[in-house]
Amino acid sequence: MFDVLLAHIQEKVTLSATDVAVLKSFFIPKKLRKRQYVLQEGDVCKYLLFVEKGLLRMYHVDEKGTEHMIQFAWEGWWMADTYSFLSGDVSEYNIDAIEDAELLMITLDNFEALLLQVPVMERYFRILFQNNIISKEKRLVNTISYSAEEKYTRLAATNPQLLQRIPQNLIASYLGITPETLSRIRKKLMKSK
Amino acid sequence: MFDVLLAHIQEKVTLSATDVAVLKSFFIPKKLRKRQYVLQEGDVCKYLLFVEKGLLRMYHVDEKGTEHMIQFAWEGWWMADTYSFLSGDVSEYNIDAIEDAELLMITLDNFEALLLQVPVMERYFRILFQNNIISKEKRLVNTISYSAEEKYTRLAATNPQLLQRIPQNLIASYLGITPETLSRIRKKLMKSK
DNA sequence: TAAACGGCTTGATCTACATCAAGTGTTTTT
DNA sequence: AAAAACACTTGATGTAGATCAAGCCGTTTA
Repeated sequence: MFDVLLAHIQEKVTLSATDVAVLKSFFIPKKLRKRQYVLQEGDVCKYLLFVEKGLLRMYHVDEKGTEHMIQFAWEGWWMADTYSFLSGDVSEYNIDAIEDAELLMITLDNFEALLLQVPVMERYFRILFQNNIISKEKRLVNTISYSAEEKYTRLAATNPQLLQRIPQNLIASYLGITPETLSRIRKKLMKSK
Repeated sequence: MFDVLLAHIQEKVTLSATDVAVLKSFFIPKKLRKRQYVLQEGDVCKYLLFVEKGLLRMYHVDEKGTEHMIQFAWEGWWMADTYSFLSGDVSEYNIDAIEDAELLMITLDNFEALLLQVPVMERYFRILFQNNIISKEKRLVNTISYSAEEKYTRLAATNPQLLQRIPQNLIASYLGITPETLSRIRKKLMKSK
C-alpha cells in the first residue's frame, strides 16, 4: 500500500525505520471507483492526496458549465486544491477518478505534525513544491504563448504518456481548446506525415 | 539593505542572531537601472533574486517576437527562472527592471548551503513555494476559464495594485490579450459605470 | 440484447479577439 | 529645444477557433 509513496520520498531524502513508521501512521488509505469524487466544488479540501494506483483529475467548472482541466495525477503524484487545503476555505475545484484508484490521504493537522516529527519531510516537500512550480510555469507559458496546434504538438513532445492514457476530450480541456478543434488538429497532423 | 528580506522571512519563521549573520553573508546586493537585464534568454539563471526595492518582470518571447509576461515582482517578492536556476540549463525567459531596483541575489550553491546551515529556511521556502503554487494555479484557471473582459475585471478585483503600478501594455500581455483589446475593454467598462 | 450513453469525427456557421494602420499626447534622448 | 521613441487610443478588416448540429462506433446499463 505504501510502496509507491515510500519509493517516491526516498528518491529525494533518507528516512529511518522510525520515520517510516511515523509517516505511515499519518495517512488514511482510500479506494475510489471511476467517476467517484474526492473533492467537490463548495467543500473544503480536507486532504492532501497521494496516488498509489489509478488516475485522477482536478478541474474547474465555469458559469456556463464548461469543465477546465487543471491537473491530472496518476501513480506517484500528489494532488489537492492547495489553497483550500491550507486555508480551510471552500474549494472552487473538483477532483474525481478517471480510472479506479487507490489513494493515501493526509489531513492538514497530520501534515503539519509530520513536518515537525520528521523534519526531513520539510526538505522533501520543498523539493516537491519547487518541481511543481517549474511545471506550472511551463504550462502557463505554453498556454499564453502558442496556438492550439502548437500547444498540442508541444504536449505530445513533452508528455506523450498523457496522450496515451487520457481521453481526448479531457486533453482538449487541459489545452484550453474544444474537443472538435483538437480532433481537427489531429486529423491535419496525421495527414502531414 | 536587508530590511525587506529579513522582515519577510521573520513573518514566517524565527531567526537567531547567528542565523541572520549567516544569511546575510550568502547574498550579493545589486542595483539595477530601468530596462537593465538580470537574465537574458540563452543564459543560465545563476541567481535567485529578492526585490528590496523597485519592480521587475519576467517574460517569454515567442517566435514572432511577441513578449508574454510570466510574472512581476516588486518589494518583498522573489524571482527567478526556477527551472534554469535549479537545473543549470539555459533559460528561455528574460528578466529585466521596469523601475530602478535594488536586489539581493543568491547563487544555487549558496542557496543549498543556506538550507543546510539554517534549517528553518527549509520551512520558509516550503511555505513560500506553497504560496507560489497557489497563485500560479489561480492564474492558470483564470487564463483558461474566462474571456478577455472577465480576466481583466478579475485581475482588477484581486490585484488592483498591479494595475496602478504596471503599464497597460504589460498588463495586456500578462492577461494574454493585445494592448488594443485591453484598451477597448477599459473604454467599455468606463462607460458602463 | 436492446437501449442509452460517452467519446470521437465532420461539416456549416458565427464571433471574440487579433492584426494592421494611423493619430495623439507624453516621456526620453541628443 | 528638437527629434525620436513610447504608451495609449480608435477604426477597419481578417481569422483562429468556438458553437451548433448530426452521425458513427464501442461500451455500459437495464
